[in-house]
Amino acid sequence: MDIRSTLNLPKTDFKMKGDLPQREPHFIEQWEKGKLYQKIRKLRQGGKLFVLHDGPPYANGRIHLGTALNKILKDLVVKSKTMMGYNSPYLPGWDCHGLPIEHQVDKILGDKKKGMTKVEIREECRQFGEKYVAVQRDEFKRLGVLGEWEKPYLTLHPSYEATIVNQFGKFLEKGNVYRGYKPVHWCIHCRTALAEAEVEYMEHESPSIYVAFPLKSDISQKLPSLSGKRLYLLIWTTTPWTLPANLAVALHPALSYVAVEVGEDVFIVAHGLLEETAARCRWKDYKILETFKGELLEGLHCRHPFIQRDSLIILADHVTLEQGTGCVHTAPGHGLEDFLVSGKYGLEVYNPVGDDGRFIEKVEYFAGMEVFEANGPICDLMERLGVLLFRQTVAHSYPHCWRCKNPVIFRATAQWFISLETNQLRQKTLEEIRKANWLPAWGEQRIASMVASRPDWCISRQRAWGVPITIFYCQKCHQPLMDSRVTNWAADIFSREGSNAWFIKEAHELLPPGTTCPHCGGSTFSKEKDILDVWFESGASHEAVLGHRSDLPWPCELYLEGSDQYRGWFQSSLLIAVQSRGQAPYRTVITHGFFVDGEGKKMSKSLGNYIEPDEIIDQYGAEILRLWVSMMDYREDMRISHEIIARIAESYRKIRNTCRFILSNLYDFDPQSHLLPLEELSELDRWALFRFYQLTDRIIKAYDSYEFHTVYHSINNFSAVQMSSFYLDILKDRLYTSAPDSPGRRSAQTVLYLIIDGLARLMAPILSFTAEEVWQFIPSGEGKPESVHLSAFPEPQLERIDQELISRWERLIALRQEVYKALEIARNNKLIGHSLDARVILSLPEGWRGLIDQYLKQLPEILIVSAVELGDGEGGEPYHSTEIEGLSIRVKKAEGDKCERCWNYSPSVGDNRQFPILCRRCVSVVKEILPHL
RNA sequence: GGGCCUAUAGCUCAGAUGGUUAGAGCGCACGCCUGAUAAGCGUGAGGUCGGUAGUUCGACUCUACCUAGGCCCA
Repeated sequence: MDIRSTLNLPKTDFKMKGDLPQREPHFIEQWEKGKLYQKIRKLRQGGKLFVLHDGPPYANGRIHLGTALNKILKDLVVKSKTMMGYNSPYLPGWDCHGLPIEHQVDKILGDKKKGMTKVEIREECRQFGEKYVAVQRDEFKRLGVLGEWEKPYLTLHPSYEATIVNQFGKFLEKGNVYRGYKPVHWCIHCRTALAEAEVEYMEHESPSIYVAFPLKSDISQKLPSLSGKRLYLLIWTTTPWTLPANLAVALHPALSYVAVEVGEDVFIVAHGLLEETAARCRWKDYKILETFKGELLEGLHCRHPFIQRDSLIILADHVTLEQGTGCVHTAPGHGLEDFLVSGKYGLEVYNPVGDDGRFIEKVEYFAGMEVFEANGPICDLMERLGVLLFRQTVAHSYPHCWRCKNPVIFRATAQWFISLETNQLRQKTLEEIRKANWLPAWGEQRIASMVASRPDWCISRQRAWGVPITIFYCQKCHQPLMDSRVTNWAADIFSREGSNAWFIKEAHELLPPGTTCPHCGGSTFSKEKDILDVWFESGASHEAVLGHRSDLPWPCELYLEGSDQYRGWFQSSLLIAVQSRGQAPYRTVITHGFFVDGEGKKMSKSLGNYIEPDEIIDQYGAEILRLWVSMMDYREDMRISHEIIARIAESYRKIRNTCRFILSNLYDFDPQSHLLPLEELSELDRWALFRFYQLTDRIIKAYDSYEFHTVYHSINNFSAVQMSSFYLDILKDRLYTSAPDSPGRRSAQTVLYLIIDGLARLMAPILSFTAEEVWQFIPSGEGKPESVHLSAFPEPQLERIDQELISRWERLIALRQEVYKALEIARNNKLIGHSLDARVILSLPEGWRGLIDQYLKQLPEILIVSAVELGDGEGGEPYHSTEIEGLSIRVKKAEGDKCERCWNYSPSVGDNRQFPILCRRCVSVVKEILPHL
C-alpha cells in the first residue's frame, strides 16, 4: 500500500515563484479588457465620496522613482478607500505647458527655431508633451495604478485653457493684477529674458572694486563721537555697471560695524571684514573710532558716488561676511535680493539699461554705452572723483546664456504680478490654511510661514509655450486693458479653439466687438506677449477638474504630493481657490518625502547611485516597488538601494509562500458546503481566526490613517509569526493525516479559507497583482466577485473575539518557546533531529498547573513533539527556563516506533497486525478512508 | 546663510504623558527537516538609541549646541 496516497498532502497550481515581471502585464491586460476600473465605479456608485485630486506630473520625460512613488501612494489611498466602501474615483492629469518642455524642444530644434513662428514652435511643444503623456500613462499603468487613463485631464486641453483664463479673470476683476518690474536674467545678445534653467555658470572676469559712498545724514545724534567727521560707507562690487542704478546700501541688522579713521576720512565697514578691507585699500594707520550694530544706521542717507542722488541705508539679512565690506551696494533693478529687500523700503525698481544692454538716455556720462564696456569708464570716473579705493580683476563663476554663451545681465523688466495684499488675499489664504488638515502636522506651519513671507506672485513668463496673459494694450494711449469681460471673451474662444487662437488671431478678433479703451476711447489694441507662469495653470486644476461631475465635487478630500509642493502646487492651488471661492480646494493635504539612496543621500545620475523604476520593475516586478512604497514611512525621506530592494523581494516571497501554503491546503475545500460555524471550530483554529480579526482591525485602522507601513509590517509579522512558524506548522499534522472530511480538518480549512480570503482583500491595495492572483485560487464562496479589487475589506468582528482564549494561548506559546530552547539543546547533543523525535517532560511552577492540565492532551500537537508528560523525570540536569520561573524541561527520545504515516513516535506502532507500520490513530484513519481493506 | 524636517540593531519599523536587563520582522551565523523543498522549522549573535553639554533621583524619550542628510528659499 502506498501510504502517501492516504495523506492529504498540499496541492496547488499557485506558483511558488512570483515571476512578477512576466505575470503582471497579464493582469493589467485582464483588468483593462474586463473594464475593471469601470466596474469598480459602478459598484461604488452611490457610496460616500472620497476624492483624491491628482496633482499633474510634468510631461517632459519618462517617470522616475519619485513620480512612481507618488502615483503608487495615491493608488494605495484610492484602493484602500474603495475597499472601505467609499466611491473613490481617480482622474489622473498632466501638466503639459511650460519651460521644461519648451527648453527641450529648443534643444531639438536648434537653429531651425529662428525661422519658425510661435504657432509652429507651440505645435512642436504640443507634440512633445503629448508624446510623454502617452509614455507616462503606460508607465503608470504598468505600476498597477487604476484610474481613468482613457480620459485624463491635460492642461493643454482647450477647456482647461479656458478655465485658466477664467481664473486669471477673477484676479483681474478684483484688482489683484498689476504691472510691475522685477529683475530677470537677460541676454543682451539674444535680447531675451532667460529662466534660471537657461543660464549656465562659467568662469568670467569682472572688475572687483571698493567704492566709498559719502554719508549725507547727520549722525551726531546716534554716534556723537563721529560728529563732524568725513564719513563714508564702503561697498564692494564686481559689477560697476550696476552703480548707475544704485539706490541703497544694505547692512546686516545684527552684524557689528566699525567706523575707522584713515587720515582725514572715516570709513564704515563690517568689523569682521576690516582687516581684509584695510589690506586691500592699503590703510597703513587706521583707528577704530566706534563699533555699532548695522541696525543703528537704518534710514540714513548716503550720496551716490557720482550721480546727484541719495542712496538709502537699509537693512537686509542677505548681507554676509563672506567677502566685501559688509556694506552692500543695492540696485533693485539689477539683483533679485536687492529687488526683494527694496520692496520693504518702497524703493523704485530702477532699470536704466535697455533691451540692447545699453544705458538709456538719462544716464549721466554713460548714456548709450553697453554695460560691460561701461565698467572701465565708470571705474575711471570714480577714480578721478577719489571714491574708488581699490580696483582689481577677478575670475569668478558668472551666469552665461545657454544658447549664445555670452555673459548675461540681471535687469528689471515689466512683469505682471498678483498682489497678495489686495482684498486681503494673503490674510484669507492663511485662514484657509488653518482650516485644512495637514499631514504631517508640521506642514501647516511650513506652508503658513511661506505664504506669510512670500512676495507678490510674478505670473509673467517671456515664453511661447503656455497660456497667454489675456491683456490688451491700447495702441493710442498704451494703457493696458484689464477687464474680466475681455478675459472671459478670450476664454470662450480658447474653449473652442485652444489658446493657439491668441497667437493666430489679431487683437480685434479676440476682443468683444466694439471694445474701446476706457482711458482714451481708443479702439485698436495689441496683445500682451507674456504667458502665464505654469504654476498658475496647474494651480487652476481644481477648477478645471472638480465641480463639473457629480462624483468629482469641489472641494475635494485630499491632495497628496511631495513636500516640495508646499511652495508649488499646494500654494498656487490655494491662492487661486481662495481668490475665486474664498476657500481651500482640499480638506486634507498629505506630503511625502523624497527618495534618497541607501545612505540617505540625494540620488543623481552623475553620482552613480541612481535607480530607475524600470530596473526594479524588469528585475523584480512593479509589485516589489509597490511593497517598497508601503514599507517605508513616506513622511520622511525614503531610502532605496539594491540591498533594500533585495530585502523587500525576500519578504515578498515569505508572504507569497504563506498564501501558497494556505491555498495548497484548500484544494478539496468548498466553502459552500464545508464551512463550519465558529462554535464548531477547534480552539486553536479559533485562536487563529481571532488573531486574524485583530489583524484586520489593525490594518483597516492603518489604512484609514494612511499609515501604509503599518499595514506592511502587520501583514509581514502575521504571515511569518502567527501563521507560518506557529499555526500552519502545527496544522500540517491535522491537515495531512486526518480523514479528508473529518471535523478537525474541515475546522482548520474553514479558518484557512477565511484567513486567505480576508488576507487577499487586506493586501490588495498594496500587493494588487499578487492579491488578484491569490484571489483566483481561492475556492469560490458565496458571491465572490471576479476581482479582488471589486471586493471589500473583511469585517474585523472584534465582538466575536474571546479574549480569555487568546490569553490562554499566549501562555501556551510562551511555554512552546521555552520547550524549543530545550529541544535545541537536545538537538545539538544529537539526541533528536526533528522535534517529533522527542518526548518532553515538564516540571511546572505552581501557576501553570491548571492551564497545562487543561491542555495536556493537546500539547504534543502544539509543541509538535511525540509525547508530553508532567513530572520531574530522571537523569541529568533539565533545562531551566529563564523566561518562566520554576519551569524545567527534560527532553527524551520518544518511546515506541515512528509511524510511517504521521511520523509521530508511538508505542502503538506495530499493535495492528494489518498495518504494523502505523500508529493507532493512523490505523483508524486509514480504515475510514479505505473501508474495503 | 534662512525656514521646515529627519537621525533607534546590516535593512525596514515599534518604542503614550521621562522610570526595571531598548522590542519586532527580515537578513546574517549555526543547526534541524526533506510530506510548503530555489520551501519549512529552531537556536543564536547583532543597537546604549547621530555627537556633546545640560535639566532630573533617573532620558532613546525634555533643553541647547554640534554633526550628517533631505525639501524649499537665498
